[in-house]
Amino acid sequence: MKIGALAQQFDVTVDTIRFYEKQGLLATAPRSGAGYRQYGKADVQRLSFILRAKAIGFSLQQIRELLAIEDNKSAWVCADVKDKVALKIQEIEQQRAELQRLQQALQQLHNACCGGTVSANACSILAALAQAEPV
Amino acid sequence: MKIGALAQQFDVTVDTIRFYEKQGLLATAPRSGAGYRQYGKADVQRLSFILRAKAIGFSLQQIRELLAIEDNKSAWVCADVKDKVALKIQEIEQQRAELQRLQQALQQLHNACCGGTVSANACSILAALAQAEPV
DNA sequence: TATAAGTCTGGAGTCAGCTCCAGAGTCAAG
DNA sequence: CTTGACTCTGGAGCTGACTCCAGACTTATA
Repeated sequence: MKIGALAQQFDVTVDTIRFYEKQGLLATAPRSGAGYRQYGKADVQRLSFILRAKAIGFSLQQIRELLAIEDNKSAWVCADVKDKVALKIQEIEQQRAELQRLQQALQQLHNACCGGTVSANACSILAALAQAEPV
Repeated sequence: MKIGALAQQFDVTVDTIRFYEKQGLLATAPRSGAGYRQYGKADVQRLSFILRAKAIGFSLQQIRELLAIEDNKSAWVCADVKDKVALKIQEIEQQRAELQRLQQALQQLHNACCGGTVSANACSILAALAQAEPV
């Protein structure tokens, strides 16, 4: 299987695959006589792993760590993996809390504004932003 | 008021202020005899505007647009400003929804994993990630 | 007066995660 | 046999929002 076929199977570009190889996420693929990368079942599975992990929010660095476990499963225990997931959940919870904070602040501004066709000279939103005290 | 004082007042670096000037968010400051930037009340207010907007999630590009309104208020109406805020709220709601999706997926993995001190060989999380079908 | 702290410039570097490029070689279809 | 699609490499470029640098100058402090 050549790089293009693998890319197509997962709907990524060949550049992405080569990039993952450079990053050490995918193994250095063996080459055909002409120097083309050749992929097999294991590579399909590994790319799948990477993309699934990415799809649920893991960064490439975090995926690298998960792969390190995957590559040497017997040296790790379930709790190790579960902890990584828990940590990620925490990370995302924090991001959600931050976004909620932003949204609430925006909603306040939004509620306070008349939103009419009156000149923005007296717009409460602009007034709130222009307060000269440090945030 | 020199750049350092302004920076200190808002707890940003002088580099950030110069960066905002380069980006056209802050006006080109008038210079002292020695070539030092000199800031006044209006600059304090403008930097405040920028940082407040940033603190509630606006990007520099979006802030540029808000400042364009602020700089020519009478050419705009309240609805224009309110719309920009509404759009930003939408944007953030989308991000929140995406994060929720991620968190749910992670939580499922987390719940399914025994989390014990048993070897990761049979870890359900790793198994789920390694499924070889395209995501 | 000497030293430290602040300011100036233009431009390069940082992070993540790709994306694109030229120029050369390889392979499949008609 | 030719055309077009595919692959290779190393390296540059992209986004956003800074951050850092050298080397020169200015100002404040002791």
